[in-house]
Amino acid sequence: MTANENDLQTLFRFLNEIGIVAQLSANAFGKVMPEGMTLPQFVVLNHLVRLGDSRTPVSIAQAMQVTKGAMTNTLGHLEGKGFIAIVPDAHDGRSKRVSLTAMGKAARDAAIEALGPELRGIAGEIAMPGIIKALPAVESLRKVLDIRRDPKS
Amino acid sequence: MTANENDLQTLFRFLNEIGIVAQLSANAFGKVMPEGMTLPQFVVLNHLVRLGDSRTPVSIAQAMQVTKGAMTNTLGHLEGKGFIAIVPDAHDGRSKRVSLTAMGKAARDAAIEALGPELRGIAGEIAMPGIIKALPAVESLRKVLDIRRDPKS
DNA sequence: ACTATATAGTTCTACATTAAACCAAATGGA
DNA sequence: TCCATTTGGTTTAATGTAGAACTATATAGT
Repeated sequence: MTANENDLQTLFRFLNEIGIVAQLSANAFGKVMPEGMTLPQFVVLNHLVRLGDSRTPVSIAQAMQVTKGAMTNTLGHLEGKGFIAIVPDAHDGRSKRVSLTAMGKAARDAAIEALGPELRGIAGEIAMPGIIKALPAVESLRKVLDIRRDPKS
Repeated sequence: MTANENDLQTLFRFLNEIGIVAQLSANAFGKVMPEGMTLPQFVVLNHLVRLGDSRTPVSIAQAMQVTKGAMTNTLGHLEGKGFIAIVPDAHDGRSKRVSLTAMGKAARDAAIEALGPELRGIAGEIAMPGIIKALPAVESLRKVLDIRRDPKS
């Protein structure tokens, strides 16, 4: 599977477009989010809802591909608002456990609610079958980049 | 074309994946770039090569979807390194014109060169036909988000 | 047991970005 | 012509992130 010049051009454009879409969608998210809820905060809350409580900060950082330092920052904000509880891990003195509070769950639900109209608007203006078909390609690209970044992940 | 609940889920996941891919690829770019060349700087240089010289700062900012302030910053760096020349627009006292210098062109070519192996590596580890088929979906998503952000664009 | 190494988390510095306020020049309508 | 509005660009403050240095605890090999 040797890559030809055309493939490289396409891949380059693909990553370029993805960068811009990411920037545009982050902005759009920010505009509809309830006051004070930032995208990284929301993503963490959503992660906890989907994958369950009692995650460690590092595992969350890896899942969303940010540094530990960035996660310390985000978790600090969420804890300050009472959206999560952070407790020491009983079995590992180095580690901590992050869990959602009722307020955090409510805040996440409110954010999802606020996101609805925007998502519906986008979905209504785009050819969704194409998006559905494209999703696996983006996912596999994510996996490849992930592994290249840290081969032992 | 009413969006059902499944479409919203898919769109949400799609944007999520795109955000992470953007972050991963920005990091990967940063690692292979020649010393001092940042991703935004490279994107601007590349934009000038592809779309031609004599662009205005605002048009570049719009093309890559960053604020005018961010562009002022990036262009300042590029000018400081001698990669671009910025001159007042003769026909519009408010405006400026940005053009590549020989050094800027060389720096862009060197960056492209440095990017090659990384792109080749990725292209070799991924199913490129899927990427090629997915590109139009990402592009149309970009257009939709673009228009929703500023309907008169 | 001991030592080297790996891992969890925090802190600090540097930097790119947004949003908003601001200035200057152009545009369009009364 | 004059005034209101728009547009190009800069600047400032606030924020999120990466990267590196650091502490503390766990793990593995000898």
